[in-house]
Amino acid sequence: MDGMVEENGTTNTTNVTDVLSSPGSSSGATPQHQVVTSIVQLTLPAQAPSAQVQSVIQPNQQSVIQTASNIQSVQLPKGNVILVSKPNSVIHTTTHGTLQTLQIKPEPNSIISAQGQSGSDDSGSDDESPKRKYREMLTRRPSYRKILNDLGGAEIAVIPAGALQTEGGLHTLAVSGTTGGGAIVQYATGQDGQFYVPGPILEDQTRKRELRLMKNREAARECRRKKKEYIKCLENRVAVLENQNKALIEELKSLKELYCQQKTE
DNA sequence: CAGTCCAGGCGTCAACAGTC
DNA sequence: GACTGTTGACGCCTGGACTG
Repeated sequence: MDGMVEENGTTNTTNVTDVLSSPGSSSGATPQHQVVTSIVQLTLPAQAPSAQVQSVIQPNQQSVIQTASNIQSVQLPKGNVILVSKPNSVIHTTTHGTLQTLQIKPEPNSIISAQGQSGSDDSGSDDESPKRKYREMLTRRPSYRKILNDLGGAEIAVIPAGALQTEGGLHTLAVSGTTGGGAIVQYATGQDGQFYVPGPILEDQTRKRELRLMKNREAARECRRKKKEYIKCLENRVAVLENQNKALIEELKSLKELYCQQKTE
């Protein structure tokens, strides 16, 4: 998860709840054809009355996030994440199209839990497609996310000491135990407790994602080209072997005839 | 001619393997 | 353990063939 979060100042004893979206939500869509939405909730830590906010994130598209109490909406750049705002605000984050729910609580022994969430996604029903199920059964072991979903959610991990570091006003939280990958969450807090994601970081993440997509696009093209080449190669080989087989059958046939002929003489 | 079907191609995601 | 490349799977689009 390459998300970012906001928080209002409390640091080292922060609890985070990380909820993942269903995997089907983003699979296979080209940005211009399908909109994938994510819902993110954040409970702010501290004494401040915890506030929850929901936002809708559309990967690869400009997204708008609004606080629960309606007030602000923030335009998000393509690709990543997030948001900010007042005590009643919130957050965001998405990993390559999947969504995350982050929850921060002020208890001492930090706990991160993760669980699947699919209700927010209008394309999530794809997961129920018999075709997809059949294929997964045939060719793939279940993903860790699916396993988590099947278990009803939750994976608990303790944030190790030092996972949250602050430098120059920028907080970096290493979050693990979610999809097997983990994530680095970076955010900053302004005066009056508002959170924000520094522009350069956002730009950097967006740039990295686009670079990765571009490389993968080209890799996919090359992969298909090689696959076609390989298949053509196999087809040629089949043709050659069929000819050889035919020739050998003919040879055998004529030898048999010759043998019978000599035998009768 | 409009509607349907099908094959082929593309972009993306996710899993996995290899490398450093 | 993080990164990167490869590739299976999926959904979508497009163009051509077929049909009523």
